Amino acid sequence: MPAAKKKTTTASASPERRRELLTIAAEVFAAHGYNATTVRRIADEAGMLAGSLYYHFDSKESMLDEILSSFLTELWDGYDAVLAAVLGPRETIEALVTESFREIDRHRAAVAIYQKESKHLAAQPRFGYLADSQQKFKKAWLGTLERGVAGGAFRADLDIRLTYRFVRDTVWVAASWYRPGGQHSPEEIARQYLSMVLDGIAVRT
Amino acid sequence: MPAAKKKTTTASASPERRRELLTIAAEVFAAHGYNATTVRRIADEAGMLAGSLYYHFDSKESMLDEILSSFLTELWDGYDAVLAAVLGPRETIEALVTESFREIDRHRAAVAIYQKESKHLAAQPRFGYLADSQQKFKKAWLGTLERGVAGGAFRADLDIRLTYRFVRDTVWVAASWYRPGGQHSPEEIARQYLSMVLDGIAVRT
Amino acid sequence: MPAAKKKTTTASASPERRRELLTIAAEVFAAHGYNATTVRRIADEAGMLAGSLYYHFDSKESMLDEILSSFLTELWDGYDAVLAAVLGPRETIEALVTESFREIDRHRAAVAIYQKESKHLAAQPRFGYLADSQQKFKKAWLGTLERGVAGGAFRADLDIRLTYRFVRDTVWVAASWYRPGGQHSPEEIARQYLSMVLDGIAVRT
Amino acid sequence: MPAAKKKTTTASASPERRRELLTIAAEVFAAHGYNATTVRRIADEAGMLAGSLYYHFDSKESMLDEILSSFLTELWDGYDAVLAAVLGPRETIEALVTESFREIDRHRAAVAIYQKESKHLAAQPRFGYLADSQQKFKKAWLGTLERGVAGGAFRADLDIRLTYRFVRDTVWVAASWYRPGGQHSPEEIARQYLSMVLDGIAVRT
DNA sequence: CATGAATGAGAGTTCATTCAT
DNA sequence: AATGAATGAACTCTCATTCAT
Repeated sequence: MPAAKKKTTTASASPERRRELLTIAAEVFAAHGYNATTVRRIADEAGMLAGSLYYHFDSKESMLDEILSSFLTELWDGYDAVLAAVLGPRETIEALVTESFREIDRHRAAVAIYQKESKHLAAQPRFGYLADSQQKFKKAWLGTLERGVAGGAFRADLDIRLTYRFVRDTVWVAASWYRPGGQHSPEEIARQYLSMVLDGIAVRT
Repeated sequence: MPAAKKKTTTASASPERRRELLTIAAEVFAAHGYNATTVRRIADEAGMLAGSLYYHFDSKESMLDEILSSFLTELWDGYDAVLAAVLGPRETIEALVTESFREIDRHRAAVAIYQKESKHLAAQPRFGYLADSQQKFKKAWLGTLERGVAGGAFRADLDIRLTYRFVRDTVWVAASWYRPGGQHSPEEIARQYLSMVLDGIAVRT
Repeated sequence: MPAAKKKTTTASASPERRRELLTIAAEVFAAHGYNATTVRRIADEAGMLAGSLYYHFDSKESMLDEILSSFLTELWDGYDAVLAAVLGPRETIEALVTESFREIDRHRAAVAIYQKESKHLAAQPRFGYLADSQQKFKKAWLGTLERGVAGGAFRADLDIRLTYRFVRDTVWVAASWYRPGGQHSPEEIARQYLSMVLDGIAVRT
Repeated sequence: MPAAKKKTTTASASPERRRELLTIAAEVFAAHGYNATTVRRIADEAGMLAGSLYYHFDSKESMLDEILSSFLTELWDGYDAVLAAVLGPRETIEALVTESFREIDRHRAAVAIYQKESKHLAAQPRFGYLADSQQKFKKAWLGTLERGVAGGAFRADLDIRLTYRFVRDTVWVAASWYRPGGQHSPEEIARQYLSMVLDGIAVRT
């Protein structure tokens, strides 16, 4: 008997099928929005009946939960590695942005869902970890930006909170148009994005 | 005059009350998402019963329609004025961005709704004008960026389509956190945003 | 203070306007059915707003009531005159049928409504007079048919109740296709109908 | 076989249950009228909740549709057989009438619904087949009557269109009072009806 | 007399969820 | 593992009716 007191009802069976179903669900959630997605639609896409999903999952919400939490877990694995390396501020930003685009590449659907739904989900206790993550995220970025300003790497005349918001949003919004397997690799997109954010789009005079 | 007057599609009634109700509806749509918003909730917020809304509007969807279309109408009034002035590429970008933040200031809720819902709404015939607008929008921005690159105002080493997407998204995503009456005026936010996008956040070496 | 304890609220004003409105209402009821007819529709047709009808009438139901009861009153004026004349059975049938088609000519809409709705209305206490009328109607017709059979005017080999039903229904169903001012006068239709019912459509051999 | 199977428009499920539910629905529609019948009422009668009906049917309207169309299909099976036999005019009329009463016996509720609702339903595209059927019906009857007049079987002094209407209506109106399992078999009713229509109710002089 | 705005009950419908098989 | 059938709550919308103006 493991430590977790989760219902073992749904925990059974091949984790592979779960993965498949979650991938399908994530895709549909991303395409149509969580609320607008019916459980029937997911089941259709998976070639089963709506009720059958409940053999695998407790509820529609728990699918969403699993999609988002496993995405965030992976994301923070990457971020924590970057932050633990204690690079210079510019290099940290570069590494975080690159990591982010890699994550978008891997979890496009989850990121798109996160983008659209996290705001109102964060209020629910079940999704408290979304707020926690955002907090941690903010701390990491703001800290790095501050270090950069203090060290003379970043401009001091910009409002640091505005800068944070702009940088944060542009990175993640990319999930709404990014298509894996397209022309640009995530690293290439990161490079271009960083070039723009760090050095601007105007020609230097 | 016994001639029958056709239904004006509930367009009658005092336009002031309509405005009030639409403002309330937009706020609720923006806060919770269109789908997750019940007509009852809007009515509650307006101090009336759900059914009473149907004296003023045909449907929940027509409220959304009116919110989005009147926002876009105003937006394009501003944009068209800027584009008609035929400024230099950098000045055009500056004017468009400033205009956009002003619009966010005036129609925060509508912009937030647009941000979240336009993608899947654009598929419906009724909301075809969303796709049209996006098309026009893209043309204006891409054209200006191309002019800027050709004229030496903007860097030629950046992928112009990626640049367009980044610029476009960051501007509008601001609607998700912007609060009118806050510390920064829309013009101030535009200034900072432009400074960042045009000249970068890194200190020039 | 008169004997009736009716609300005098709606009893006011020009009876002519009431007539007009009732004529309109009857037409719409007949065309679309009582249940499917909205009070708004009637008001539209009358060039006023739905609420305004309630100055003239207590309720939608009371319009229906007035339409049906005033039709039945007129109908029985005619029938009672015929029955009081104590004609022979064949002549009585002829007179009743002719009277009926005249009534259809005068009150087409009311008859059509009666045809469609009387069956389930008769169960409601308010419309008890519909059942009463039907009873009286049945008695008059069955009595005449019996007299005719006894006296040798009508065939004895037919089931008298079936005959009654057929005769009754065919007369009134005419209201569903009859258009006043058409090719045939009510008297002409009555003549043809009687010829058919009394003598059959087959050529005598 | 991973190929997606399109919605069969709820046409799945055991056809038996569908039949049962449609029989119940038809009964309630016939008794109270389509509009006045609530989906909840049908569900009650079927011992289930209103929402559960939607597992079997798309909508209230589609129940009506199925009731009427399957009735008409059967009806025309019978009629077409009669017409294909190319009998004499009198015999054709006799066969059509008999067939009609048999159909009333089998589908009393459907016929009653048809009688009450077909007129305004026929205007809707979905129920266009009602108008088609009526057209075919009219052609068959009028043609037979004309043949009969030409061949000397039917009286030439009657207006053939009026005759058609009378005959048509009386047959079908029977559905409003007919109770299966009563004193008279459909064939007996047909016989009496034909005797009346063909030879009249008056004694021959 | 009529309007404009609202009420409130109830309608048809949707959908996450359950559960015996 | 999955199906088929049902539940029950909630939703959007309709409509007869009311009433202050």
